[in-house]
Amino acid sequence: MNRVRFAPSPTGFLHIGGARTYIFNWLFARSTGGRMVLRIDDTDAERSSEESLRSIIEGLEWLELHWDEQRYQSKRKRIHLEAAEALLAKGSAYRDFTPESTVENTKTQASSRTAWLCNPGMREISREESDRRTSAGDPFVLRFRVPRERGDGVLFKDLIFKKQFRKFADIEDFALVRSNGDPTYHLASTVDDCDLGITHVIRGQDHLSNTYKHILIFEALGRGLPRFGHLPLLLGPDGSKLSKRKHGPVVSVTNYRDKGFLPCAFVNYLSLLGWSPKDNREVLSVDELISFFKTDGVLRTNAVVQFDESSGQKWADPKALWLNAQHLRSIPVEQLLPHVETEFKRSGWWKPEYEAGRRDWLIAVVDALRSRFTLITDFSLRGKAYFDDAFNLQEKAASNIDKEGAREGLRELGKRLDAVDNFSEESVETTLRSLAEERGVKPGLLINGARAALTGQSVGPSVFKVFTLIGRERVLERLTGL
RNA sequence: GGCGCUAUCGUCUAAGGGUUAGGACAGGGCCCUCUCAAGGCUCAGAUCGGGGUUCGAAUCCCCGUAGCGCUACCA
Repeated sequence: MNRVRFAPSPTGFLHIGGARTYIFNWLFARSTGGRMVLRIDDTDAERSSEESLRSIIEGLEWLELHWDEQRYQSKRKRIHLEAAEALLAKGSAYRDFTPESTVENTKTQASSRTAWLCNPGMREISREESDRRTSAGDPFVLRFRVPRERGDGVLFKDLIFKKQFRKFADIEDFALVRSNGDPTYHLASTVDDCDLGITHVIRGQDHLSNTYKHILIFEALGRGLPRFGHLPLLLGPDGSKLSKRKHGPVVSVTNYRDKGFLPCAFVNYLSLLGWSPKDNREVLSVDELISFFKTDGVLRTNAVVQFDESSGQKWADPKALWLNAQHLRSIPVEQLLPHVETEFKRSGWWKPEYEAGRRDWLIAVVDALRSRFTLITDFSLRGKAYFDDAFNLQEKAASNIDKEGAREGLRELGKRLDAVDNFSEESVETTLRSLAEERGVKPGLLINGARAALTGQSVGPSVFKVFTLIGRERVLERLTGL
């Protein structure tokens, strides 16, 4: 059975690049009957925080794509260090006693003519001397001994980037254990992938060149290799890798939740970055994504997430917004309702009777409104008149009531509707149209005026629908009170 | 600097030797209409540059260029 993992490090909020990696892993797992492991890569104690961890879990939970197992890398330190011991014993790793202060020099060296491969003299230290210096308390970093004497290199076939090869001569002796005794990412990640039985490592392309190192560790450990698949990166509108610091809250997953995105729409949007079902379909449910997803359909080119922070209208990619609107109007209302409920509880509009007695009414209102909304928050922002008598009359709407003959006509309409036995879309329309004819005005005058009087807005659903949604009693109040 | 990866409309993408280079978002216009959306129709808009290979190249090869990644005792 396939086992995949998503391994965020809790050193920041979950950003959309991470979410996309999670989604692709999840889609792969679900489409192949595999399992999804969430592994928290918290080996960097100084930079990891509880708050980041919470935010990541929160973001992932919101996606509604659930994982099957959860692990913490920090709890597995012993296993990592045992592996390090084994590598040292085998001669696949060696202790490097170069003082940490020279790290800066190493970095500047890296930008000079030749690439840095190892610190001078350290590979050659005998095991006896190495042990002696260790017992004497000399600090060291444990490095992998890249078998450069073998001459060839590491070859693997990436699920997405296909054949990849790198000469040993181009791989530096990377660190496995820091001088403070903590395993590095390379060691911990690889050992965990072995130990947790991960069969497919699907991650960002920024790890493509790390993969050679990981394969070296797998082989030195005598373990079988998982398959690797590297995803193209997500870039900001300026072409640089997406980052919170540079691009702001638009990269944070919880931001999309808070602004009113539907998880299924967000997942749909992200899945279309670097992948497509190749048949021109764009609006896809999670089930459809599962059935169409294949790693060999994934592109190798980075995708730009389009947004303009300076414009309030374009805080997110317009296509993401469009997809959300599409999902908003096409998913079953029952599926939409919980999100509206969450939104109303947040805005304080939720009433207990929506649970049962007024549930059908709520469904009818939501259904009538949703085709002209983009985000779930629009229900609070633009739907007030349906749920509360204290709504504002917009300027444009007010002008529709102030039009010549409108106010009187609407009051009269109120009186006539009071006398109507059967209050329905049809009866209201008949009454309104005949009244307009009698008074010699265009029906539009009363129609637009009624919308304004009933909803406070100049835009909205079909006005006759609005009459029945608002209900006879409140309609009469709002018309006669003009 | 070294080592890689990538390159189709503004953006997301389709076309993996033969198409008027297709679709979607965004933009323009028209239709529908009680408003606003939705929907329908429509316009504009791309193969990074240069060389090969081939009867034929967006597609294969090479060279440039650009972008990105890695080059940490970060992940």
